[in-house]
Amino acid sequence: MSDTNSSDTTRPARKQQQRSIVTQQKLLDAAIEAFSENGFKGTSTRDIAARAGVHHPLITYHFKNKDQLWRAAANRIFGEFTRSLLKSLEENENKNPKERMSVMIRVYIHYAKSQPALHRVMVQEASYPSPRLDWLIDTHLKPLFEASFGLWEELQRLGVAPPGNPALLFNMVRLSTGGLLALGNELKRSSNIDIESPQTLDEIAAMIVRIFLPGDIAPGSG
Amino acid sequence: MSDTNSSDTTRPARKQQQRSIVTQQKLLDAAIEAFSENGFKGTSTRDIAARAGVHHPLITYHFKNKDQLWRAAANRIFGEFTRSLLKSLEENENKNPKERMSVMIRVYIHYAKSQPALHRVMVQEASYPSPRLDWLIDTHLKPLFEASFGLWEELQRLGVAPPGNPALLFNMVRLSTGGLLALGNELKRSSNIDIESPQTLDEIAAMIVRIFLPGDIAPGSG
DNA sequence: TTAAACATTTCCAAATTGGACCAAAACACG
DNA sequence: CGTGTTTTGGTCCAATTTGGAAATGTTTAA
Repeated sequence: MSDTNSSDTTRPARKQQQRSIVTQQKLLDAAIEAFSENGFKGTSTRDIAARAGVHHPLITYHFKNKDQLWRAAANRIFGEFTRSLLKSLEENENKNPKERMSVMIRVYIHYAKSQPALHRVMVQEASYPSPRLDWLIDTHLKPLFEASFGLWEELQRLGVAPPGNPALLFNMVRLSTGGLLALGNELKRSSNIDIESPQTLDEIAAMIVRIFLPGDIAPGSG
Repeated sequence: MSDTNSSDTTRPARKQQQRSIVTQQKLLDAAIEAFSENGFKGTSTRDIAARAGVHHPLITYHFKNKDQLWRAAANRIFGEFTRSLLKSLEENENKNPKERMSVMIRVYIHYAKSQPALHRVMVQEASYPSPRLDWLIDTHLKPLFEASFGLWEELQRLGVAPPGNPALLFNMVRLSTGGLLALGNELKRSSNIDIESPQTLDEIAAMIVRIFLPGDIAPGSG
């Protein structure tokens, strides 16, 4: 399902109206928020509609049902996320591997800050097997991960990243970063960490790089 | 609220029956599972009773209401967790700081493996402010965290742990470890990581230590 | 203008919610 | 043993929530 809900075989006689796009965006934003807070089962379509400030039958109209709405919402956050990562990779093709990964880490931190639902939804969905989890892994996670493993392996070969299973390494980075930004409410009170402050974000980025990419790169290896 | 539901001012005339204890344990186990999967709002007491194989009015009888049941369940997982950490600290008083922390990390991994709900519930509850989150932080998290910060600071002074905000450091370890073991369902399919295998757990422990405690300790510093 | 796209309103039947109630059963304790 | 308390089983309830259908308006593209 794409954002436009054009699942029919026949193309529409008229193009989609602007207000319809706005409604769908509002519903998607609300769905992301609600699903990340209460999980799939714990979220009602009426709650989503209320958060979006929209009448609940519009969900049926635009997304057919709760499951399709969930997928559209997942497409939105993971699509944006993947796009911003790929863009950062393109823009730094010429840099050396350590710099490329450092930029990716910074991009990840900023995306996770603006969209902590990314991490929350993963933890939610991974807590028990479901067709949604399988779909999420196949559609969004695997492609993204397989693109990253290579860079981590290269960084290990260069002695920049610590040795060990690169998949574990990658997931540790992913989980500590995503976790820090998903647990903002807790960290402020439990550890006096304020993820709202830009300095904190910089500090997190610097520490992740220092810890997970401790080695220096030989000149001319880019 | 303790497990025994003895919240009255007068002590009970008779001791609690064995079957009652069993029922409470079954309900607590089921509650932990259900709450960690679907969150507080997304879980019904009937679902918990069904998972426990128990008639749902027994929840009212033993725990008064859903909120008290949640707290009793949280007390159970966090109590066990804290006890196992403190025990490991006691048993290694004589060892040097790096070894003490390494043992704690291993204990954490094994607890998180046996009780992944610990991490899931935190992510769940931290997704929006609630009296439960405040209670959880004050009752269980803060004491535990404050006990750990000191050791991390010492490890940084000794040059064993990387520099930077020790609270951030500590939380990164906590989140990457807890996250890996809470996302078992996902990691198997997305990254070919099998957290069921004991070797994987050993590998995780070794990597966490290598990454977060890269320095060596001077002889005689214990 | 007019038909399609979109939104509002109302309605429904079914299921689920947390919890009250009381009689029966199991048990601790004298 | 018997006895009174604890625990459980079974039933009931009133309120709310659920996803969705249907009919009626309103806006907009062409």
